[in-house]
Amino acid sequence: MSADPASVPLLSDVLADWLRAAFRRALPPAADDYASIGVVSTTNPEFGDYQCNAAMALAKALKQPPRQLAQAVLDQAGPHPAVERTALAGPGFINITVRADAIIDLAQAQGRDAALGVPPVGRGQTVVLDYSSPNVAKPMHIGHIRSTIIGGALDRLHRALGYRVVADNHIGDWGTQFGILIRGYRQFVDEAALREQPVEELERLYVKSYEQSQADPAWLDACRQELVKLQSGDPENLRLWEQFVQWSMAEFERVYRRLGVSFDLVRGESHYNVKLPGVLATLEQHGLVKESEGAQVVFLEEEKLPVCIVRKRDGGFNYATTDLATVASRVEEFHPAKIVYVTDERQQLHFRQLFAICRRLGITTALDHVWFGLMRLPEGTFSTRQGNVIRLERLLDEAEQRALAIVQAASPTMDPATQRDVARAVGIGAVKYADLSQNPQTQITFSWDKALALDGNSGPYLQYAYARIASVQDKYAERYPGQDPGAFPLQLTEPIERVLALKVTQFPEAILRAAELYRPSVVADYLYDVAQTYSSFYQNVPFLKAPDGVRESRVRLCGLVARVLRTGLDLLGIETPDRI
RNA sequence: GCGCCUGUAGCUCAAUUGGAUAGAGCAUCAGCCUCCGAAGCUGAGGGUUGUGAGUUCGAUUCUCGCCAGGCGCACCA
Repeated sequence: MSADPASVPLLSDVLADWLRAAFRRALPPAADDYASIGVVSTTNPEFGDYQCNAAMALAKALKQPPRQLAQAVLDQAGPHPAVERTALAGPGFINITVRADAIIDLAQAQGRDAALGVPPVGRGQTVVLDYSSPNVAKPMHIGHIRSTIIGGALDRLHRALGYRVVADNHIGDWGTQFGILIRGYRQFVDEAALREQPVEELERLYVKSYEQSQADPAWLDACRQELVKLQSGDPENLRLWEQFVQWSMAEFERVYRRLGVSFDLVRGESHYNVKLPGVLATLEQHGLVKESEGAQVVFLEEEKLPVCIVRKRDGGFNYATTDLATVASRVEEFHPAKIVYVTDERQQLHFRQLFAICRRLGITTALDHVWFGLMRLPEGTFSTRQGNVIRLERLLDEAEQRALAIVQAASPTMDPATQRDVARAVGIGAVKYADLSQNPQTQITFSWDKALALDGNSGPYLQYAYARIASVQDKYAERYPGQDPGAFPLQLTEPIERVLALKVTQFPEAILRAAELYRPSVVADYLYDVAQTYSSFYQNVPFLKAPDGVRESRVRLCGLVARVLRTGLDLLGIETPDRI
């Protein structure tokens, strides 16, 4: 077993290096040294396996005919051990067909590598990943799932690439809502309901108190009083607050366990309270703070951004200040290469302001905001006050229930405990995949049927493909006891085997690209493509019944596909049971 | 009013960041289980990529205008 993943090169890198060298020989020196020259998979199999489009782009800059330029590059390229043939096509495409034994060598090397060829590009670097971050005293509803699921996937992807990830759940446990909540608690609490479902009761209290505060100025004032008491350390209000946080955390933990998400840190906003005056002082030292309409603000005219309030007129701090304190604290404690926030689209402006201020403070850590579109219902956005929220736990229950019905129908002989276990993995997998398989930056209109899809491009489709392979491997072991297909060479006799093996070797590229773009959907798309190709292979090419040697090669290829599916789905946080 | 985002098959989404004939799933229709798992496979129909211009060898992708929708824009987070 090779322990060094660097021993498995990426085919696209190898080919790009080869052509880049040829470009350098064929063309005058360029400022960027042709660093951007790369190859991509062809759009159509008739063009070969990879294509390079750089000649046409460069032709424009160099004022040469693109075909002539591409030809010059090909003349300079010479033969390459991995390349079967090249072709010049169209206005200047360079098409590359890879040698089958190069694919075989790569796939076999990948199979020997524990990381399946995924390079540890993040080794030695730390990433702080801020995701999920729900608010205390509100049940998690389906609007919260995206940050949690997408963030969780980005977390795993970065770890797979060798980054040290600090997953930080920045709980919303502080702020003006607690005045409203405490006042509501004192007046309206239903102790029985609180014992039964504490978070739902807290939400009810908040909504009721909020409504009253809108109608009744005296009530609003009373809420403010409670907040002031809390912030000044009143023991009774602090005790209540701590209790609210505890109840909420218990509910969050329950959901996280079901979703298979865990954090390295759970630090609420309250954690940074003591640092807020220091943040303001630092801003003042940098001459960034001005007074405006009674508040302390930072003007961001150079960045063409609206003014950012860092201290309210009443002397209280707000979220911008808290987030600044959080950045400073994370930089100091973890020395991260980057800090990444996963939130919904509504916070874009806030983070642009935050990052601008950080830059003015001389913070050089890369700061990225990964935003995703809001989850909506067909009739509009969610609103606690409209009472149209769908609780996350209900979604997960429903998912498992629907999956169970199908498992029971499809596998009646499976024992009930296993059926439930499989239904859990399939149901949760379906929900996660429905979210992860699409570009985060589109808004999702929630529908039960879509979130819980069990066929077509869905989580269960991938799980099914995996389970079929597991079954094939079992059958093989039964019929050929003690024989290891991995000891036989891969051979790519059918065209679809070649396609499948090539796709398998592209697994690392999908992981790299997904992490770089912060888009788990790249992995989902890739895996679906692999599973589709596999299913076609499975249906149309016999393998247990194939001749000696060919059979072993095919079972071995099945094994590689299985590892790609299992590893890839694991990175998306989706389980792969052997039987579904 | 200003800013950010979105508009692709009846529906839900892709399209390797400017590449070749725009691809999948769902739905519809037609086939495939005495054969390795039919949650599957094979095939068919379905498109003026919101719209009008521009940039160039080449535009779903870039620029500008317009139309439609979403979100945000001073003391909530």
